[in-house]
Amino acid sequence: MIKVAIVDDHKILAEGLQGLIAESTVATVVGIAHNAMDCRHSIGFWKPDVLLLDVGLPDMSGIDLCKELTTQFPDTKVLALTTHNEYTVVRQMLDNGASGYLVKNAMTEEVLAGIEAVAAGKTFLCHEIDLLMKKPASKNIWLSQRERELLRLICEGLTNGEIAEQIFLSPETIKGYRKNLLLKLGAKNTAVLVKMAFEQKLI
Amino acid sequence: MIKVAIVDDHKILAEGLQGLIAESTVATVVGIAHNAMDCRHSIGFWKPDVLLLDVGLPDMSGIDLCKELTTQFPDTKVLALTTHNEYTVVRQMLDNGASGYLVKNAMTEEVLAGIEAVAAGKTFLCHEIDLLMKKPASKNIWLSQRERELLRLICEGLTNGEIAEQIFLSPETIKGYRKNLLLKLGAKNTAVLVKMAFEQKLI
DNA sequence: TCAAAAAACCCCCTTTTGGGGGTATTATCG
DNA sequence: CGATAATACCCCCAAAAGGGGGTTTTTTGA
Repeated sequence: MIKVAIVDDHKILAEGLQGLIAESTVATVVGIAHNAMDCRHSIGFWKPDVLLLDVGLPDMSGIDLCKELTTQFPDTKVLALTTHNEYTVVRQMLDNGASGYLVKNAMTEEVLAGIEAVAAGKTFLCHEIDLLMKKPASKNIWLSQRERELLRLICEGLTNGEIAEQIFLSPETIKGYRKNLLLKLGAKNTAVLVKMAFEQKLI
Repeated sequence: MIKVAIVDDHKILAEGLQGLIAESTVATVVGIAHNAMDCRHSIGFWKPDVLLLDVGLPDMSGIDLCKELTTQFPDTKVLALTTHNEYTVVRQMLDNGASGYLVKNAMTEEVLAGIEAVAAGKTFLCHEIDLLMKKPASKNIWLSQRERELLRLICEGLTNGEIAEQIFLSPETIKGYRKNLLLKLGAKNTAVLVKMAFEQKLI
């Protein structure tokens, strides 16, 4: 029997999942947490084989929590369960050690299939995400660390001069990054840049 | 027994809700739809007293669907059930005829309380939303139709000149609206304007 | 180990935005 | 009936962004 723990602040969903898994014969729910802190405190007792992890937790980013947990508890496989179907989010979760990725509007069957797959050491992507990750790289935007940082500061409304001051670079350098971001994302101007940052969760 | 229908594309959540309601003695689930079209086709047969309606449907905005349904089926009370806790979304739902509003991370007890309340003709807001709506008006931003339209076009990356062409107004007028939006939202520049539009779901 | 990507820097010039000041007309609501 | 909000319009000038062209060094992956 696969031991599963659930971390999701949507209590109704967590209860629904628990029922779903309890009815199946492949897995059993050993714990539920509604935020990152509770999860951190309890995971040592639960010792789950699979952790169903939401990305949008109230107290911290599921992306960062995933990295922390897969490092500290390498025996627990993380299966992301989120509403986000953006390339950047999926890639960051997988880079941070997640073994699988489910979107919340996936079929209920996919949840159990995912649990079994990651428990067996495989990686599992639900259908929608599988298609997303297979798209030609040209369509899926990936920014470097620095570019992401610049984009974050641009979204905050800082001018080139202000950004330069804050991160100790020349305003000309910032201008260069800005131009490159416009080019890379195919954005016409700052407004579109910010729009894309939000729509594609680039920041 | 209150007849409840559920419209939500998160199938796991819908199943969880169904179980929750079925276990209670106050209500019974008469139908489930995963998108707006299915809901439209079935609601006439279901004739539910209460419709649990998600705002983020795949095929159309729950805000628009709410208006349509409350006009066509005034006997069915709409209880919004969403992840959004933004003033603009809540206000638009209530303006469009919703009788209540629940956020998805609300306690499961609130779901049943909400169903009973709206079925009895009362309005029901979950705790978090109740607090939000009671905040001083100064903190909750509300834009006029025109301002919302302008903001939408600004987010698309159109310049004042382009917007003027598109909606047949003088570029100077557009400039005036833009300045007013910056003032009204307390935004420093276009980047912040776009950020706020997304964060507060103003568009 | 070698090519690519990332990171940092620079100049010129045009377009767009932002900040300041306004005005007038038409709803709409108490 | 009168205040308030929404809509639409105008000028001046400074600041910032955008478009074009570049260079160098370091890091990293195949």
